Amino acid sequence: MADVTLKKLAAMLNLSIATVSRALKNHPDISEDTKKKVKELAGVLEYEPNTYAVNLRTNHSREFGLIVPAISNDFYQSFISSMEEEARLSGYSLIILLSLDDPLIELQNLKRCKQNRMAGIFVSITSKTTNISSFLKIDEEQHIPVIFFDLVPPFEACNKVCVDDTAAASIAAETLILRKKNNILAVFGNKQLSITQKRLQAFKETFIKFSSDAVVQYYHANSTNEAFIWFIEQLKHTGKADAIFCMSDDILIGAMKAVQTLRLQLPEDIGLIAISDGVVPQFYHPQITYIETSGYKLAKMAFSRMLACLAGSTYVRELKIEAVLVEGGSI
Amino acid sequence: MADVTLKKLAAMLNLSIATVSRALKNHPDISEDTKKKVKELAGVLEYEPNTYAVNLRTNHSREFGLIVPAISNDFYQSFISSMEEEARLSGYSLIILLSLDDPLIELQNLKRCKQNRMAGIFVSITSKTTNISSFLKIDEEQHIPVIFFDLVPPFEACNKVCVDDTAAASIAAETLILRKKNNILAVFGNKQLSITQKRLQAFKETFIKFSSDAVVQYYHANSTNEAFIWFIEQLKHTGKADAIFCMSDDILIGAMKAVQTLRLQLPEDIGLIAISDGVVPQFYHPQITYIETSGYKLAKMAFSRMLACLAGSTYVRELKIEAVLVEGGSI
DNA sequence: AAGGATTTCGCAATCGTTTGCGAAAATGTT
DNA sequence: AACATTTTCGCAAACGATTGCGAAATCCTT
Repeated sequence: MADVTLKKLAAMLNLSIATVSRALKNHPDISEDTKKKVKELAGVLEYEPNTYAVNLRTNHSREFGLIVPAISNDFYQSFISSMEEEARLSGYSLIILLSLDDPLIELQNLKRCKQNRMAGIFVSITSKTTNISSFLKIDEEQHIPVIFFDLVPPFEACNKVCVDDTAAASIAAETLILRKKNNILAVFGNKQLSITQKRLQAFKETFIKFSSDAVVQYYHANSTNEAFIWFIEQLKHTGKADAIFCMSDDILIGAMKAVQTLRLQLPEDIGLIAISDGVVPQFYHPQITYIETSGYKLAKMAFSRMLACLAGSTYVRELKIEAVLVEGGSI
Repeated sequence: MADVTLKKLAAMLNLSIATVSRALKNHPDISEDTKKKVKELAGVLEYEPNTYAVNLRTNHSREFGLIVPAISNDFYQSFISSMEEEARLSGYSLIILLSLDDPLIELQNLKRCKQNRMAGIFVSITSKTTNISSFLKIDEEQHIPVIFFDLVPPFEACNKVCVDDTAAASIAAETLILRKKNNILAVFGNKQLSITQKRLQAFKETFIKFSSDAVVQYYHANSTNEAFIWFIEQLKHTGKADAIFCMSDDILIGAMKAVQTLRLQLPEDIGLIAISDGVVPQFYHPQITYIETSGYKLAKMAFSRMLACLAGSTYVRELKIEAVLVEGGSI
């Protein structure tokens, strides 16, 4: 069956294109009688409006752009899955664009979003993105809402949705203090990221606040392997560490590999607590105790914020989802 | 800056829209002189063609649809990352659509691909998809190439790109036989999937072929947790199993959790070999020995097959990527 | 029955681009 | 100088849908 257009339907029904168009969208001007006829024929012929024509005419699409550094971790996966579902249910599509943690590609992707007149853009910036003016420009000049999530720029006034990094790190620190851990290996991610800075600061402050006399060794690892190597080094010689804190899944995986390599048992030989989306902690026995940063919830929140923006909300907001402790048996 | 259109450029240059359009795409009819002028102004004003107008006119887009059951495993992740890169470099976008392993959603997504006049469609079908006629119909009637990958329909004549399941399972079995394993726990995935059937068959046949007298216990698990529970049950009481085979990452994770729970050591207490994309095996110590099924390579192959189809190749082909053994220390 | 009010529909312009075809201008040929 | 060729460009019709506005057609008043 060749493409069915309004024109063809109109010709077959001896109606004008305008009438057919209106009938299909229940315009009050059209009588119930002709509405029924039109819809019937449209149904039989499986008429589907040409998206391009609609978009050209209305000058906007039903697509959201989603720019992320990668999809290789469970947080993004749950975020994307959840977001995709929300979008689908609202009649939108999700265009996922990977920046591969490269600001240049990120910019290319942004340009593509602009070219395609996306209805809105969700973006988790790369670790090297320093200038977000192009994002803000699109928001203001093209009136395409831009919502930053997870990895958000630190200072600028813009719509942000992220996990409560401060609370998450504080909870982790409090838990460690409550469990009377005195010698802690705390590993954080890329120093450039504001997410890292926030977590590190909150973690440190919590220890100061409770004037804990615990010894904490801090380290920054940019990959699973970096974390693994450092943990091996720390755990091999000195047996004094009694707890590990991992800021992310990547680091957690490295930590656990080191633990296995040295044949340590959790929680007897050493305790472990992490910040995670919750998938990786289930890979191990005992299950890892972690503070949840739900991509699922974040997606819901980001999406509803997007809808609000599309509905006309102009002021910017910085939303946070709460952090909760999920007890495993690792500490 | 409001939207720049051909019309505006034409007005500013005292040229016709047609000339401006042609100048921008180096049409031989246009003199070098005016070409230069046009391009210069277009550059300054940051003219960008309206995608919708172009697509409406030409009746096709520069987008590929990618329909997958989920993105929650490393295979899809590497596949998608790789595919996204290929697409970007060729000036295409990738629209990722999740079917959540639901044939109904899968159909909705397919419809959306059709509506959006996608240039082509990549699809990895759900475990419950029995009827692929709508896919074939789109391929034939709308002339949108459909390429099945990874989870492909078993019999139909269509373009398929998948890993060499038979070879992968055979290699696994051969390795087990060479290592003189005599009591093997072999866990496979969803019985409905042709990928499962192929791997199971090849696995069994290899054991028969080498007339190994090993005892193999087969099981089908539909999730990590199902695998975990079964492994616990098998390994707890009887200590006789000397090797484990896992058909996929999901199962591997369940197996390793069971191994950890029972505090078994690899490879001393028990050997383990899996089929995997290669990410999960690195999570553990010792690293898991696995037969690689590279999403990366698969994406490259699927993409070039797509380009061939777009270039006019009509006959269907069934492509395979080879399976290679990657030695870890788990067996 | 005649006028006004209401329902029901079509005309035509518009979105921004592409492209076949023909016309004007420039150039070449004798 | 007259004609044939080539270069350079514009006209206008698409692509398929949306929508303001006006015109028939139907209905309701008194």
